[in-house]
Amino acid sequence: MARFSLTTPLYYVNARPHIGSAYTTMAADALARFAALRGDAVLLVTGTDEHGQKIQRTAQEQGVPPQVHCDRMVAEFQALWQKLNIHWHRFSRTTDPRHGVIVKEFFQRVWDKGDIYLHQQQGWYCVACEEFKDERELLPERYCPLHPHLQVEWRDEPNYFFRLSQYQHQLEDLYQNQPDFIQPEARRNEVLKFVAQGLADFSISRLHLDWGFPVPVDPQQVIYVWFDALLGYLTALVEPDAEPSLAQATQTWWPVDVHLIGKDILRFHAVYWPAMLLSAELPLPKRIFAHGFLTKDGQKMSKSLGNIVDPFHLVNEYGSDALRYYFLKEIELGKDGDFNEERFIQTVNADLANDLGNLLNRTLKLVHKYCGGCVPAVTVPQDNPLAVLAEDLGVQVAQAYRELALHRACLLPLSLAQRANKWMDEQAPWQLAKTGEPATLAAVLYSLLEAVRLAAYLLSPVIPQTSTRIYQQLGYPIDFDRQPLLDYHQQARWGALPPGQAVAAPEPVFLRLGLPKVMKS
RNA sequence: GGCUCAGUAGCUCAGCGGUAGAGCAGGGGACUCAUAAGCCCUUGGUCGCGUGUUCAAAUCACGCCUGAGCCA
Repeated sequence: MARFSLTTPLYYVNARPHIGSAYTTMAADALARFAALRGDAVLLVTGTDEHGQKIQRTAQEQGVPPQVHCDRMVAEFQALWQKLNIHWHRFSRTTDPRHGVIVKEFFQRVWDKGDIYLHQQQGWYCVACEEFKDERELLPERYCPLHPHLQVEWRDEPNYFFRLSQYQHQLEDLYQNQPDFIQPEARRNEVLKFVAQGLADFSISRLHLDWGFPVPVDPQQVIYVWFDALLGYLTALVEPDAEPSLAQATQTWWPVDVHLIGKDILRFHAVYWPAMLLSAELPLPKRIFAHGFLTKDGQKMSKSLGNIVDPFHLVNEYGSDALRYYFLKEIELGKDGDFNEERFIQTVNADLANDLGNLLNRTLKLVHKYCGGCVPAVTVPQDNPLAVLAEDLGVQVAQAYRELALHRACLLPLSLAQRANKWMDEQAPWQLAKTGEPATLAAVLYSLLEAVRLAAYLLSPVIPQTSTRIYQQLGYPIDFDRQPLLDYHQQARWGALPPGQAVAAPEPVFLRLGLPKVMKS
């Protein structure tokens, strides 16, 4: 059996989950579900990154110990993932003691390799970035350009450094030999440019901080949050009942097929992380895919603009299928995308309620009226336009998923539903019933049912609840949120619907969304 | 300052040398199986700006402008 493993980032728990994290996680979940649909053994890893000064200070401000703060945030993340119908297999927390074991072993390996050394570092430090900043990139009065409300702090301390510079050529070879290691192309170009300029060693420890794992060779220091966080991907792969070790972690699911990330953390994943793994002599992940950023009504989201989109609010208001569909179909993964509530509602209504849902509804009504509520037993002609369109739809959708082209993976099945609506009007089965052509009528209705079925099946990784309702109305006792137990190669093709199967009474599978009150007026 | 990506109908985008396309939204119509859905027709664009190459440019080259981003 083929294996497919992928990760979302381990989200930083300094705040409640935002729409960007939700976007990544929805995309990852759809990818994982599709792999599972095809029968692969799948492991979807998500989790949280909980160390670092910023967390320590946030907790302090709230007057709670850091661990309590982290536990609270983790509960929020998990609650949101549940609401969004995310099926994760491992939730990796960097404060897990098991993670400490992995970090220690990894550090030791890199240390033994001679890739870690002590060096006095001084400069301006941004606590929010957890990074040293060049004086000239600072705003007036030494505010961080990325965190304009925060002043940087002067630091002069010995830190442990990782010899990133040693790995420049190996990294360049990697990018060269494996052109799809970093995707999309534009992001790859950025990394190539960055690496070509020469790589500086980076510090992997911090002094005067106790929220983190101690440096094994120097307990005065704490391991830098990013070094720690990236290793969380490995810890996640340790079997739950096994003793944590790198050997264990890399036994089954490593290397992962995809690290799905936002473009803001590309450098850590495409440069630092592979270098760390090279140093530790571990295999590299197969692919890093960086998606774009979301805007709200064409504008950057920010607290000062007050236009932050709250994922909890959206999912409570509209449900998970609608959100998943909008974000995955309307925005090309890898490009920036916009959330506009009106466009969201229009899209979802047009596609899911009108084109797909209503197609099932109108067809079922006729099946009950003219075929006794059973899938008609007929032979559909080879040249049936729906059958022709469906011919290699499963293959095309699989290809789209392979490329992480989720928007195409949505568009393809939808186009079948759209063609089916058109064809239904052309055939006018209600007329066929009147003029007495039962064979033709049966073939038309069968084709329509089959078109909805296939579209629903191929869309199920994105809209599992809607697909489940469609399948159940078609007479299948299955739930895409549980093990579907259906053979992909059979279900992803035209003609899987068994003749004679009793169908349910038509019931809207996706209710049209209304505009929120504020927008109606 | 260097580099990357983008700028095409109200919105989201495709086209990437032969005088503009799709979906959604808007307008009209015929139908009736349907979640006032679907179907048909339709309004709508000096293809960011300028110069050049070419018989011919949204499509190539150069310059500029705007936006997003990477680096310094």
